Amino acid sequence: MNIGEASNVSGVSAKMIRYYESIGLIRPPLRTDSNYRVYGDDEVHVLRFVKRARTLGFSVEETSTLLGLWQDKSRASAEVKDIATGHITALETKIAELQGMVKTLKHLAHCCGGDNRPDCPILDDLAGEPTPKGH
Amino acid sequence: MNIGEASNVSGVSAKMIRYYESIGLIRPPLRTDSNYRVYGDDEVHVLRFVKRARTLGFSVEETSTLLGLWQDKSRASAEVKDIATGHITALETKIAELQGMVKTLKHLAHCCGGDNRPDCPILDDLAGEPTPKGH
DNA sequence: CCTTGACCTTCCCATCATTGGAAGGTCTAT
DNA sequence: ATAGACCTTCCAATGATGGGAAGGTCAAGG
Repeated sequence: MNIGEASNVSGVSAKMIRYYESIGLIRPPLRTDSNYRVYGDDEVHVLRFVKRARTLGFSVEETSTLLGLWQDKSRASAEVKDIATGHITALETKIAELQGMVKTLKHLAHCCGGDNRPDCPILDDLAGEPTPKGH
Repeated sequence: MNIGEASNVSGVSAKMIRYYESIGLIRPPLRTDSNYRVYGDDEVHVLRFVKRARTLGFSVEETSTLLGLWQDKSRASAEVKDIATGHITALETKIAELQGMVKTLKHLAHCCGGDNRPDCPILDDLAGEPTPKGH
C-alpha cells in the first residue's frame, strides 16, 4: 500500500511517516519503480506501535527505545518497566505543576469581580502587588 | 541598569529579555552611547509581570494582552477574568489528558512483572495486542 | 597605559514534533 | 489526452528557549 493508505490505517500522518523515517525511528520501506513508498502489514504494525506510544506521551526518543525492545525477542521486561515508570513520574510532576497554576489562577479569578470596574486582583497579582484578603 | 542586572532582579534571562523586545512584547529600552540597553524600575516591573504570567502558564500572546490591559487604566476586569478562566479550562483539559496517560501507564506497569522474562504487557499494549486480565 | 575579565552587542543555529506549501512526477479513470 | 488525486523532495514556520561565535565596552589593578 502507498503512504496515504498506511497513514489512514495507522493514524500517523504521511508527513510524520516520512519524518520518522528521516530521523531513523522507522526503517525506510521498499519503493516502487516510480519511487513510491510501499508499506505492508508489518510496517503498519510498527506505525501503530509508534502512534500508541506517542499518544501515551512517550517522546520519540523513548519510543525508539521501546520499539527496539519490542523487536528484540530476548529483551527483559525490566527495562521497559523502568522507562514506563520514569515516564509516569515525569507526567505526575508535570500534572502537579499545572495543578499549582490552576489553583493560583482559580484563587485570583475568584477574587476578581469580572465586572466593568478597572479593579482587577488578577492583574494586581501579576504586577506583584500582594492580593489582600487571602480568602 | 544593564540587561544583566535587570535579568537578575526580574528573573527573566537576558536572552529572553532581548527576545521579548524583538517580538514586540516589551518596548525597546533606552540605550547608552555605547549601545547598551538601560532599564529602570518601570521596565523591571514589566519584566516581573511577564515573568509571573509566564510562570502561571500564560502564553506570550496572552501575556501580551494581559500586559496591555494592565497598562490600560480604564480597562474592565471582565476581559482579564475571561482570559484567566479560559486559561484555567485549557490547563484542566491538559491535566485530564495527562492523567489519562498516567492511568493507562500505571495499569500497564502494574501488569508488568519488570523481571528478566521477555514477557511484557506494556509492549504488548503498545503493539496493539489486548492486555488480558484487565485487573 | 595596558591588560584582564566580565559584561554587552548582533547574528545564526539547535531544540521538539508537527504542519504547510511549492514544484514537480505518477497513477487512474474518463 | 486530460483531470485530479496521489506521490516525491525540499524548505520554512511554529513557540519558547538555550548555545555560541565574533566583536565592542567597561572597570579594576599592575
